Amino acid sequence: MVRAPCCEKMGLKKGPWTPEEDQILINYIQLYGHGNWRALPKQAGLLRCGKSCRLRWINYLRPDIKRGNFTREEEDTIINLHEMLGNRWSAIAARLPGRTDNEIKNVWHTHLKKRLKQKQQQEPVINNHSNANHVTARSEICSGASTPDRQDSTTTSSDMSSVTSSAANNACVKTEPSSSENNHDSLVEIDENFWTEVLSAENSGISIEDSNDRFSAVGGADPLSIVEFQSSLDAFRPGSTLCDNTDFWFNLFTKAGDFSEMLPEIL
DNA sequence: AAGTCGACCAACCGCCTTCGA
DNA sequence: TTCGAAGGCGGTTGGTCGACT
Repeated sequence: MVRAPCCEKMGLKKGPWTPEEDQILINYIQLYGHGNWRALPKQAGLLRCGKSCRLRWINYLRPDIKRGNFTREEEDTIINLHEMLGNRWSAIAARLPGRTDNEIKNVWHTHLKKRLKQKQQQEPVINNHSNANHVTARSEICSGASTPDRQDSTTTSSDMSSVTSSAANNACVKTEPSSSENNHDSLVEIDENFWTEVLSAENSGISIEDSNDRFSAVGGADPLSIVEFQSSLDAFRPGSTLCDNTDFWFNLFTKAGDFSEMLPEIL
């Protein structure tokens, strides 16, 4: 069964938004919110489809949008997160306040991909022995992930959000300030709240289920796929407080079955 | 001055997931 | 359990603008 288009094309406007349309959308959302995007344009008096309104609001009109060029720190963060997450622009955007997935995607394709390529050409030896090694090891460990982009189509954005939210809702992944070009330090470190939460969850009887290859961790949190879970952990270098509680992680991974080989890598 | 090309970015498209009836 | 509606996401397109010839 072929799905109907998101909006009837008849009579609906496409293309760039005018300032008037923007103002109508802003006024409406400020007054009534955006509970139902589909119904919004009709109620607001806009000749646009709901999707278009949503996109315009999310990417341009939202009050907390940060406009302007990306800082070097933001670009480094994107590069690091992209190495970790692949083309999951919304997951990357979630870690860059005020930036949208669309904007990040654009900046990646226009600037960062080029920059990374140049860097790799300039430093092939260094890359082979530092970051590249790390990436390779990570890719090999992610046995289920065959392609760098969209590692598995079954993984959803909610999975990704659970990377940060399941073990600890306030876990904060951040990049260290890059102090050197050989970016040993550009790998992520984690907010210590993350481990505090994880450890307290363990002490209070964390529930780990490996059915369907998913962990259900810390009551009420979204399930987390093994690959995602591994990805999130693998981003954290040895030396963090993770190492203080190896038994917990060992149990977690051995229960899952497939990850014993990566324990030396993580621990 | 006119034409061409590439960079940039806003917006669209189609697919997937989630949710509720 | 099934199905359709809606939301969300990543890939792609197309218009605009500036640099260059």
